Amino acid sequence: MPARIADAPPLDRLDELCCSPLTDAPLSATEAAVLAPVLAALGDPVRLRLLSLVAAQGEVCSCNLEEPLERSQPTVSHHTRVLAEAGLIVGERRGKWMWWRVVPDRFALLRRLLGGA
Amino acid sequence: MPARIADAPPLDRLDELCCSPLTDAPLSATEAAVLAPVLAALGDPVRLRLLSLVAAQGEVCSCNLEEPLERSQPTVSHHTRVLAEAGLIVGERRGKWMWWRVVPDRFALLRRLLGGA
DNA sequence: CCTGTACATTGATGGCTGTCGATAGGATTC
DNA sequence: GAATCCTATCGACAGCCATCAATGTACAGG
Repeated sequence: MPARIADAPPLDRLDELCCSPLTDAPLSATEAAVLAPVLAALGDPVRLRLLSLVAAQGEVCSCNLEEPLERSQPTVSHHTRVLAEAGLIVGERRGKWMWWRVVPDRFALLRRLLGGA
Repeated sequence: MPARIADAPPLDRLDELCCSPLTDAPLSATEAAVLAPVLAALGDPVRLRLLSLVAAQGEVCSCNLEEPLERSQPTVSHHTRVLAEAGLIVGERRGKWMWWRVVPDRFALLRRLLGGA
């Protein structure tokens, strides 16, 4: 019986992670099931570039992502959703536009996981 | 035309990455194509646990991974291969056994990517 | 050389994923 | 309210992936 990503606990629980470095102690299956989707969200080249665009500019509108990413509007919307569900970015609607910015805490969590001092 | 992971440059080129933090400047498509597979390798719960087992123990034999991961031998072999191709672990054959250990440089690279000071 | 052990590879399978066209929702403006 | 613009969702499709049983390969000990 595969431990698919779909079986993972809700991502709302992400904040409850102890998240000590990988090198300290083996991850439990539950911790891994919560963390893996976050890293999987980073495991796509389009999302990496999307994220770097948002991070570098502080705040980016969805409509300004299609062109640099060379992807259709539905595809961009799909990727912003994945990143948002991973807690890596948050969106705020202002009028007709959707503005995205990164969530620095999530990156700090991942750096800690990767053994950052 | 999708920019699939399969289209990414060989992972041998991983060392050539400039890898400035995501927040500094948007990633090029090429940089993203090289980095994404590394993060994708981390985006699986079984591989995360495998990695933490290796990291926490310094060195682990393949035969000591099947039981804690609750996966068959071919599946464990598959995951070690993926992590090794991502440059996150290296294996060394000693007699009949295959010993795995982590590659700290890769983790430092990822921490830097994630905006580590 | 033969046997047993440890690991890698193959083949098959079900599920997941990235992509886009078409369509629907929601906000702004006239 | 109607038209317009931006975004989200749906449906479909092709490719990728995690998994395991079966098989192949390599090594150690008799």
